[in-house]
Amino acid sequence: MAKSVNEQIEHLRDTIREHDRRYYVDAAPIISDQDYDKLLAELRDLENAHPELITPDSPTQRVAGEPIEGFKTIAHARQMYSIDNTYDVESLRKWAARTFETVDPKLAKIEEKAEDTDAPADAKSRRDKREKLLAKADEDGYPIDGGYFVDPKVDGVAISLRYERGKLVLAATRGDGVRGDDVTQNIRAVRAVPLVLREHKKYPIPSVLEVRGEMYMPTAEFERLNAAFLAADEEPFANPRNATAGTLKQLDSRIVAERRLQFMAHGRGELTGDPFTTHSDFLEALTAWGLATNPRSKMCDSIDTVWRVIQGFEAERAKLPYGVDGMVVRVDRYDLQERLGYTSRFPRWCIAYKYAAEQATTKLLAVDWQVGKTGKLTPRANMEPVFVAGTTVQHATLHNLGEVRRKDIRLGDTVIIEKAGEIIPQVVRVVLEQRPPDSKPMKPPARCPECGGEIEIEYDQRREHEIASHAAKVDREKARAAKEGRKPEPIAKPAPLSDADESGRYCINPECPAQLRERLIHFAGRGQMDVDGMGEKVVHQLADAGLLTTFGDVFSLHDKREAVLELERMGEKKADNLFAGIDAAKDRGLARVLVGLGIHHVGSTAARVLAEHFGSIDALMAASFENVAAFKVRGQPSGIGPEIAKSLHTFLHSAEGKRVITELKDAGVKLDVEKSAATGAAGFALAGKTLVVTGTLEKYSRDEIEALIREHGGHAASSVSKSTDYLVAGEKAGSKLDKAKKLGVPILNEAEFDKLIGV
DNA sequence: GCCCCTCGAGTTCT
DNA sequence: CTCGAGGGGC
Repeated sequence: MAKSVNEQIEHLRDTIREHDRRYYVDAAPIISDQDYDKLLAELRDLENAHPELITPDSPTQRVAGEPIEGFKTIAHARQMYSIDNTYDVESLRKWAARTFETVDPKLAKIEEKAEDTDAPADAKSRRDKREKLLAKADEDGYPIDGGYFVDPKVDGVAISLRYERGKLVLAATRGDGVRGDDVTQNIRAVRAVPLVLREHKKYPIPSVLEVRGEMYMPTAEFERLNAAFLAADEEPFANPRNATAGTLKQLDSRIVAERRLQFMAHGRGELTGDPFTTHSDFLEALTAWGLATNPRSKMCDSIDTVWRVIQGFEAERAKLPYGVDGMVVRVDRYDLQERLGYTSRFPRWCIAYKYAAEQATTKLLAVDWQVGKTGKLTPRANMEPVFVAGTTVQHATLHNLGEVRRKDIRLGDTVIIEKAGEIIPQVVRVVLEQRPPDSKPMKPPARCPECGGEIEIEYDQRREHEIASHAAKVDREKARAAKEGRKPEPIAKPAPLSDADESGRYCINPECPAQLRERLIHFAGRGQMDVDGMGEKVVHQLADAGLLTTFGDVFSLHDKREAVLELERMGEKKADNLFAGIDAAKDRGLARVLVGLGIHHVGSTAARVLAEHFGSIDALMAASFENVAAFKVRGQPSGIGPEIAKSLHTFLHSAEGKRVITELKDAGVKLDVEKSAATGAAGFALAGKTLVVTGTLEKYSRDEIEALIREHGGHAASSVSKSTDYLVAGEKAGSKLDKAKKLGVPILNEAEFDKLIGV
């Protein structure tokens, strides 16, 4: 008896899943919503009568459990890369040219020969051949084997879905690409995402399948939702993407279930067995398994075809039931993708063409010049508020006077603005027809608007160089002409420097209160001293009250407890939190102190390299300029060149620098390399060893494994050389693996690495 | 001297 | 997110 109920239930579940699939994947439902709801109600009744038969993957169990407290962050098994953008045909073609050069078999053959023989006679013919090939390719639109795969870039939120043995076990947002938020409970409530993959004869379901794709809200659903918000007198969402992101951040998955989010799969993460050879194969399998993919994707044999598809699609966009902000172009063949590899942020085998951003017109009311932590004066436009790409904008940076002059921006002008990458507002140009007749170019401040201090002006380096080298160029030409017995060719004298070449205007008063304030905000900020309870607002208050002028003051605030308590909205509790935050900030270690000091050109990377090499502030101060500029890290260039070295050296040996460091020392701030608590326990299994990591690892992110290497006393280098002791290779390892093999560097997989450090 | 890559710095709004 | 510039490879 129970068995037949069980069968009945299973049958109902399958039916419902099939209808979900038809609705969301095929976009072709075959029953009405009412009938669907009836089926669901029937299933629910049966399950209520037989609760022992309920399984977590039943369609009734999409919303289960209480609202959650917050989202855990989790590491992605494979990094979720973002996609590089272009906005015009030329850069799209450039990308195709680069791709072609890496991938074309004929070119590869020429290269191979080049490696085998060193005969210079051959070199020229090889170069000619190569050039001919490239010219031909350019004409043909860089055709590549397997072709380009093009599909619309849906404007939504990137999500990774992890299926184990066909069951959805984890859904995560992209986050920074390495770790994201666990939104499984919410995604389970989205009917467009199958809880169970559908079996398919041709494609056995892999034991682990990570699918990347886009969660999005169809335009109609967005409008319905906003209408409901407006009716309830609540704030509507600015755009469908915000609505999607907002929905995924709901702590109560019942709300998620009510909003009809959609999903479209377009990429892969971890995948057991790697059973596919092309992207289009993979997508076909996804569809077979019941996941939606974009039906409007196209295969193209050349970049010219790609461009035609892109242009053709622009008009189609408006007709689609969802937002599309561009087109994604991929190399279809996986082996070619592998050969192309990745930069630190993007796959090289993929690029997004973005359609022109939404623009808006508004009026420039005023420009104020803000003082940054480096003393740079930045003109900031104040405009009449205007709604663009989802938010109301009233400010935009004008960067520098050069920008203002080149675009000839004047007060009272009507300006066209858009958002770079849909985020940061920019003034594109002025509508000259609407310029008030009496307008004049604006005057830059002649003194610092905050302290009245003196100003120094910097100009575009290329232009400076052009002007400075003009005389030498003329001389060279004269000499050459004399030698060849001809009249020297006239070389045009470059125009002198003008406002339009100005790249920066700096307040050079070291005591400028605005600068001090900005530097203190930076010093206390995340990534530097990270002083809890000392945000921008509090720094302003403390500085205005005269309690804070130097970095050292931060650490003596304890002694001014009474005065601190005087501040507005500063109670005992908040003050105690602040003091605790200050104490905790003392042992962030040398690297973060260096970043916090705000020395020109010394950011997180340079600071870490310096801290690791020199070990302590004393060693750094004792080092000569040459020492700083030329040291190597395990035989590799340090990335610190003369400019950075000069900047650092100047700071450390200035009166101010010396004073700051003494203050920090006296305050008990840790000024040597931080040794995390783990180090002691971890031991030094890798002491003196240089390791290089390549490919994608399963267990660790790049940062994590590099931190581990350092924790165990090793050095994490970025490229393979003779001095490399081990290469840790993950999936999709590229040229570094080849090089390591060539040089006979021992290659470790992840498990072997774990063993080495004794995990 | 010309690329390519990475880093630093400045930036808006919710 | 994007620009500009430093660093380094060829």
